[in-house]
Amino acid sequence: MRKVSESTVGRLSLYLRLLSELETDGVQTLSSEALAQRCGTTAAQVRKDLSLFGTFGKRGLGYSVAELIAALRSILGLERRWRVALVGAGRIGVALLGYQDFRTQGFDIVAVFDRDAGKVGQRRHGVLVRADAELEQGLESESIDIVIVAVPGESAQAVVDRVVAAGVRAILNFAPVKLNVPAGVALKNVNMAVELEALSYALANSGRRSRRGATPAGR
Amino acid sequence: MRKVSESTVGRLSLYLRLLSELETDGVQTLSSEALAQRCGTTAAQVRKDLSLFGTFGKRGLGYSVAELIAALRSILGLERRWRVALVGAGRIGVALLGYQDFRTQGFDIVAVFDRDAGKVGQRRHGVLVRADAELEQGLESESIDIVIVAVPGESAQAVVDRVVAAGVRAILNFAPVKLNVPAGVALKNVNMAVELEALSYALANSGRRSRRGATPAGR
DNA sequence: ATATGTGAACATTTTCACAGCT
DNA sequence: AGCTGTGAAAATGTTCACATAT
Repeated sequence: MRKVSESTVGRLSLYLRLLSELETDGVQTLSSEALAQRCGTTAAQVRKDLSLFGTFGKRGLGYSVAELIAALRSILGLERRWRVALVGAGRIGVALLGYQDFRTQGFDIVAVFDRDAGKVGQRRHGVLVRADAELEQGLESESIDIVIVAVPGESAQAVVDRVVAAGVRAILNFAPVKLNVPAGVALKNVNMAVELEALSYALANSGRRSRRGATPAGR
Repeated sequence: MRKVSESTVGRLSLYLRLLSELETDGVQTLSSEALAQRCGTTAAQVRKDLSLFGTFGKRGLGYSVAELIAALRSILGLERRWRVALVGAGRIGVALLGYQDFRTQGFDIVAVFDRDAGKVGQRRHGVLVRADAELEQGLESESIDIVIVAVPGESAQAVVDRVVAAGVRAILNFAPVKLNVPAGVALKNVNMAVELEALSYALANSGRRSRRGATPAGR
């Protein structure tokens, strides 16, 4: 199993979410075409994406919703739960903490760190805020798999360096800066400013537009 | 000027942010190589991206930081300010409201709408929360350019339909669902669950990995 | 009859490499 | 001498189209 692009992985997430909804609605079976339409892609794309990991459909019939969900969860590593730490208990950080959806998907925020002595020792959405100085020790003792960085841009690289040195291999960054991590560490960025600026670009350049349609339908 | 990919626009945002920092530090001039390194891309990529819009550098010398900033701001449509409305004053919505960074970049959240009667009439970070029923009227009277959707997944498509019908042509979606918009409307998604699942995938599949390095350095 | 899985065609994006300014 | 701007090449990602299975 090689050659899996980031866009494929992103789509798998989308497929999974869709399928979970359909399962709730009692749908049992589904074609690549039906799934594609609901995810804003093409049937061929769906089949290609899935074919990278095995063969999950039945010819002439389509995919079993339940089986495909199981397969996707396995591919995405969602059969286990992941232990997540949040660094930075500011506005965004706390909002994420309260975002119950993460928990539902298998991600438990079990530790929070902040530099502000006024917050340390308090609880946010039930989780104890620990001192920044306890970061390395806490990551270790809580067996953290993934760190969410929600500190101001200036502090982000320093936090990441410490987190990586402590052995964490997956980081989700909300700070609006480019972070450097060594090979072997997975880094994903959520940069709202970039998305807003893409909208600004689209608005400023509407009229004769660039690519095919005019709808950069995003993912 | 044709054929500008989403990834190019994303990188332009990054370049701009970097350049702004450098300008503050007093840097006057810079090569494509230097910019590339700080943005995690290549010099050729930087030059290609910029060349789609004109010629901004001086051969043998590099780019003037100030001039390139001006050019990028113009390209991205950031020479004006944009009027933004937030729909959904829940946790994420309010966190975004408080996120001063948007304002700095030229995006003013000037209206907030929520369905919860308990919130209507109150203020959040100084902005009055309006009733959901006033949505169309408010978008119009406040001359809203961009709408941020921060409502639960179930309500998101309905909100988008109303917003589009009201003439808004740019939407930033935080709800974890796939939204449909007609051609001519720009839609960007911020989906934290997708990013977390990409990390889960990376962790679950470390060892012999797919692509080149192991660092899907994200953007 | 229907819908998958996939090699081959196509399209897009990235990288290379170098001519041409300064 | 140094660094941009850009065609051409390489790599990557998407779509087509069809043989194959139920």
